[in-house]
This record gives sequence, C-alpha cells and structure tokens, in this order.
Amino acid sequence: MALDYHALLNPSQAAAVLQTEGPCMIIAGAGSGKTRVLTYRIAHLLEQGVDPFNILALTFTNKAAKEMRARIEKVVGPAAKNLWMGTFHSVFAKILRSEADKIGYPRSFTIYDTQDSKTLIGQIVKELELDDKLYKASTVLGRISAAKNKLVSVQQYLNDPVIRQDDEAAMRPKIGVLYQQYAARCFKAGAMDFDDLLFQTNVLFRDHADILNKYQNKFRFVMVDEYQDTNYSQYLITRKLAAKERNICVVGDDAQSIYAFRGADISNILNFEKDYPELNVFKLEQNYRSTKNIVWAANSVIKNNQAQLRKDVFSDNEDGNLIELIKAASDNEEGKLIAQSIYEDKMNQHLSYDNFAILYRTNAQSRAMEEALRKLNIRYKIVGGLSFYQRKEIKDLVAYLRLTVNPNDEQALRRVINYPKRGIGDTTISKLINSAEEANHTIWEVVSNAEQFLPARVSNPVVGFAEKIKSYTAVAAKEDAFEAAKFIAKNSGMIEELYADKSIEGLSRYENIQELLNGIKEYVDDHEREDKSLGAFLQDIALVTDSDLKDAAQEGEAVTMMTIHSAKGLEFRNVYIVGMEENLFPSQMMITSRADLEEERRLFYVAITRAEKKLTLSYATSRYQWGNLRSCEKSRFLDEIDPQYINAKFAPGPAVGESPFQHVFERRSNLVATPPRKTVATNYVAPADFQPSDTSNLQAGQRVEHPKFGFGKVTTLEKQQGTVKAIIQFEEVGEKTLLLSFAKLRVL
DNA sequence: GAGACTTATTTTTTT
DNA sequence: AATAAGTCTC
Repeated sequence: MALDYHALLNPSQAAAVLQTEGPCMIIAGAGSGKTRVLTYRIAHLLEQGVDPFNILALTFTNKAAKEMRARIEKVVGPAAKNLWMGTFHSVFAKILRSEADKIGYPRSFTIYDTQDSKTLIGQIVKELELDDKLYKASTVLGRISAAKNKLVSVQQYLNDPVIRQDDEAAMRPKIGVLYQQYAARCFKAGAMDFDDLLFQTNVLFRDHADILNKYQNKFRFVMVDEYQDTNYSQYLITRKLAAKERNICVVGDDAQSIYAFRGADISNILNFEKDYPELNVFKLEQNYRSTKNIVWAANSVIKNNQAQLRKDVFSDNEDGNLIELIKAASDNEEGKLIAQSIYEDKMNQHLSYDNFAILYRTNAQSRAMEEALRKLNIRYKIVGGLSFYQRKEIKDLVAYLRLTVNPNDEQALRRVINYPKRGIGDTTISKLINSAEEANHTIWEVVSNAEQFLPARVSNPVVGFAEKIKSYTAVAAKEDAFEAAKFIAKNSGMIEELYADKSIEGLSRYENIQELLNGIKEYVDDHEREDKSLGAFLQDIALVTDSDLKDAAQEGEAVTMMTIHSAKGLEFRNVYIVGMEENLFPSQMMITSRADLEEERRLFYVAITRAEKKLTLSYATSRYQWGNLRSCEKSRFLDEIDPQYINAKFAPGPAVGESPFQHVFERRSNLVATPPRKTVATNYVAPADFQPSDTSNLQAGQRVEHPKFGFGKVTTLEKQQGTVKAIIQFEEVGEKTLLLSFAKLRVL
C-alpha cells in the first residue's frame, strides 16, 4: 500500500519528503510539522525498498528519537525497529563500543559524566600545585570541551599561538598542560567524556579509512534533526559519513539555535550549501501549532536579531487570546499568581493539568513555583534538575558497576574504595596514586597489587577491596546486568549500610537503590535487547537524561515544569514563561555581547513558540538569590513584543502583612525521584463521595476534612484583600496554610 | 582514620 | 539555601 503524501502533507512538506536522493536541507519554522516530515521521509525511504539498517537518523534527545521511531512504526510497522536512530552521543558511543580497540581504548570504556571530569581536573590542578581559584574545574573543563568540539588535539592546543595568547591573557597559561594531563588520565582510565565520544569518533574515522568506509556503506541515508545545534565535531562526522553517497538531509531552524554554549555552530546550517552545491532547500513556514497572536508575537521578538535566514512563519489558526503579562512583587508571589491562574484555567476551561507547562531560564526558579503549586494541591512534575543518576547513592552503586566493567576507571575507584568504610583513608589513596604515577602503572594495577607498594597493615583492606572487584568482574562476565548488579549491591555492603539507616533520607536512599535495580531488571527483560551485559547497561545510562526518564514514569496528569532548553521540541496548550527579568532572562552572563544576547533572544523565541493556545509571561520585582532578596527590573524582551498582542494584567501590590520575606519553607522530600507523588505522605484516603462545604463562614476552632491532608482543626483565619487564608493543624501532615477560595474543605 | 564542625561557592542552559 | 570542600578534634 503506497502512502499518498500529497494528501497527508502540505506541498512544501510533501516536496521535502519525496526528495530522497542527494543532499537536502529543510528549514523548518517552529511548529511547522518538522517531525511529521522526518517521519514520513523515513517511511517513504522504507517504502521505496531501502533497508532500515542503511538509514541513520540523528536527533537531539533520546526522547525525540524514541518518539520518532514510534511514529514511524505506526506508519510502516516493525521494520522501524531496525533503523539506526538516536543522539549523536548514543549512536557513536555504540559504534565506539565495537571499534574502540582500534584507537587504543578498551571496548568496555567508561563514559565520564561532567562531575567525573570536574573532579579529575580538580585533582590534577591540585597535583600540579596550581591556584584552584584561577583554575576552576568548570572553567578549565569549558576550555577543554570547546577545544574538543572544534577537534583541537592536545598537541594542536599546545602549539597554537592564538590559543596560547588567549590563555595567557586570561592569566591561565597552564590550561594546555591541564588538557594534556586530563586527556592522558582519561585515556589511562579507559574513560571518555561526553566530548570524547564525538572527538574519538573523528579520530577513528580519520585514522582508519577501512572503518570509515564500512560505516559509509552502512549508512547510505543520513538524516540530522536540530542541525542548527550541531558543533564542528558533529558536522565533520556527518560530512564524512555522507561523503560517498551524498544522501544527507538536515533539518533545522536557525531561529531556534540555543546551544552555542555547548559549541553549536550556527554556520553549519548557514554554510551547508558550500559543501553541497547541488543542494535542495525546502522551507516550512506554516505554523500548525499556535494561534496567530502567539506566532505574531514570536515574530516580533525574533526580528530584533540580525543574524538569521529569511523566513516568514505564519499561522492559519484562530487569532486566539492575547498574551497575558503578570507582574508580581516577589518570586513567591509570582508562583502564587501562576498557580492561581493555572487552577482557574483548568476549572473554567475544563482542562487537564497536562495542558500546562511552566518554563524558566534556570533550574533554581522551580522552587518558588513548586511551593506555590503545592499549596493549591496542583500536581506537577519537574523535568531535569537533579537527575536520578546524580543522586549520591545511585552514583555509588554505579561506581561499583563501572569498576566491575572497567577496573581502570579512576573516578569510580576513588568513589568507592572506602565506601562502605573499610579503613582506607586519604593518605593511603594518595600513596596509591603516587605509586601509580611513579611506576607508570594504572591505579588499578597498584591497587590490585597493593602489598607490593604499602606495608601490610594498610595494604590489607586495599587488597581485600581489589579481590571484591575481581570477583564482581567474574560474576558480570557470566551473568546479565541485573544478576550482576544485585550481587554487587549486596556483596559490597551498600544495601546493608543503607538499610541500617532508618532516617527519612536513609529510607529514601534505600528505595532509590531498589529503584535502580528495578530499572536494570526492566532493561534485561526487554526481549528485543541483544546485549544484556552490565557494560551495555552502563553505556546506556551514561547518556540518559532526566527528561528521557520521566516519560516511563508517567503518573497521572500534572503540570510540567522545566527549563526552556529542555522544552525544545515540545508543545503545550497553555504555557507560562516565568522570571521575565533583566539579568535572569536575558541572563546576566549573556548581555555583554551581541551574539550572546541574540542566542538569548532565540531562547525566548523557542519558549514563546511552545504554546498552542495561551501564553502567559510573568516577572517579579524582587527575588531571592543565594538566600537574600534582590530587586529586579522587567526584561528588555518584554518590550520587544509588539504591544498589540499583549494584555497586561497587573496584580495588586504586596498585600498588607505579607512581606516578601514571609515564605513558608517546606523541606523537600527526597523520598522519590519524582516529587509530586509522595510530597504529602499520608495514610488518609478521601471518601469517594467527598463533597466540599461552603467555607465562607468558617471559624477558627472548627474541625474540617481535606481530600488530601485528611482531618484537621482550623487554628487561625487571616483575611486580606478579599482572600482568606486558613492555617489548619492536620492530624497526619501537620500545619498547612490554605487559601479558602481554592482549598476543598468539608466542615464537620 | 573518622566524625563534627566551619567555610566557600554557587546559578545558565545539557549530551 | 544548599552543598561541597576544608579544618579541627578525638
């Protein structure tokens, strides 16, 4: 059955889908059906008889890849399973997993996360006795990362006069040496950082023509989504892969380029035509997602940018609501107003909480929003922030697993060599490292032969530790990831240690370990998975982000909260962009150069265009920063929106008796990876026939019932400007402050 | 070597 | 405000 693409797609979409041969660039405005085009383009290739194994589709997030695969599967069936699809990092990590030995790495190489990298750099800075104020790990890693993304090797870095001058001007002449040491240590540990996954892929393809040739023949059709966010390293990989067949199709929108800080180079999209003069260009300009007002407002913002491709995004949808603008006196009040607005819209328009998203510039802004939503009993989920895999206890167990697969993994070794406590102190560890340096051994070689380097009294626990790891490696060689991990968790003493801790945090850590084990179980139970080894699992989770994770843990309707960066590619009916203030959005660090400010403006453009029907912007005139109150000005971006699309509705100033200092801080529960479910821990279950009473005459002292909090007694009522706050002492959850106009209470 | 206590640092975004 | 890192006792 052939698909009728002209019926399914508009003319420019269909043209892009049908152009399968040769280089092709699709400039896709926000909401213009880009995913749809990519999906049908791949479907069309398959329909033409192209083998799915010969198609490589690179996406920006794992989630995007997963979604696209699901959509293609709906159209073409199970053949979609065999497509090569994923992020640059995950696809090339997979390739390196089978080719790493060609460039001197073990196939079971470890992937260092950012924290590992920073810790290692910190250690090197210390060892070289450099000033750790000047050589901050994040700064140094930033320089190294930028170099790798431009494929500047250690040698080139050390020899390049311009780089030398830059570093000297910044008073940091030793960065080149740090890069050298860092790269050497990673190599010795059999570890690659995120940038290495791409850098080393380039090395592999550069030095091994036969392997490049193999993958050129394999990937006869290459597709790259979000091409505006690729860096030089990624660009070169795709160019090399496509050099033979020249069947490369890139999709992007220069107006949505928001990852320059990570090395993304917008000239990749602007110069694409130079590499492929025979290029076919398609423009998708009709926005199907948003109302006219939202599209117009977005256009009025982005036109303030100088550097961009000409493009006219338009919408045939209804005009829709004007954009709401909310001014608040403080970050807490901002949260309160947003929460109230969400509640009202949900009720008035009969929407589910899934229809709402709150977007912010920085993760730290989520806190005030969380508190406000919780007070109105609005369920929410937070995407990003502290990910599951960044929790201490998870990193500890993962470190054991990493060490099992790759005993040279220095960062993992340091993490668990003395956890649980086995009497190996800092002095001993330093001695081990020094011995390794002196004898040019890996740390593992020294650790596993500790008796040769240390007196027996201190070497005994080290030898014992090495024996444990060896036994784990033996187990992992025969068992699947789950059996191995279970054994290691028990045998290492971690389970016991955490189980003994009966505090709330301790309980939560224990549960998190169980959750990780469950995750591994699910991983090995996947019937389509070929490689169920511990090594494969570790590779997978090293590249999983929190936003990828949350999907699986779908748990009922909830408002979504995330940074604008994580919101890329998503859409919601009603969107709130909060914290529209100078020095926050645009960020303070982005206002000094035109290029940075333009990136910030593109970020705002991305945020606006996430909204389908209703967009609300808000700012606060004061805000807590690092624990103290600061006053804020509204963002310059607000003035860039053509005022005819805005409806400014200002909230009354701070109510009497409510200073911005008054904020109830509720300690966040660490019980679960996803906070909303268990934030209110109660055994109480509301009766099915729960009916809220009229509470307009509520008096202090009355007993009430609440659908979530259970039974309680009203202690105080505070009336202010038409709203009434009730402070209620609940039997199970303690004191809560509720707004009577929103709280569902039954008077007993 | 281990635990308690003090201090410095952080918040820009992510694979 | 919250965490990591450093310092000080036992």
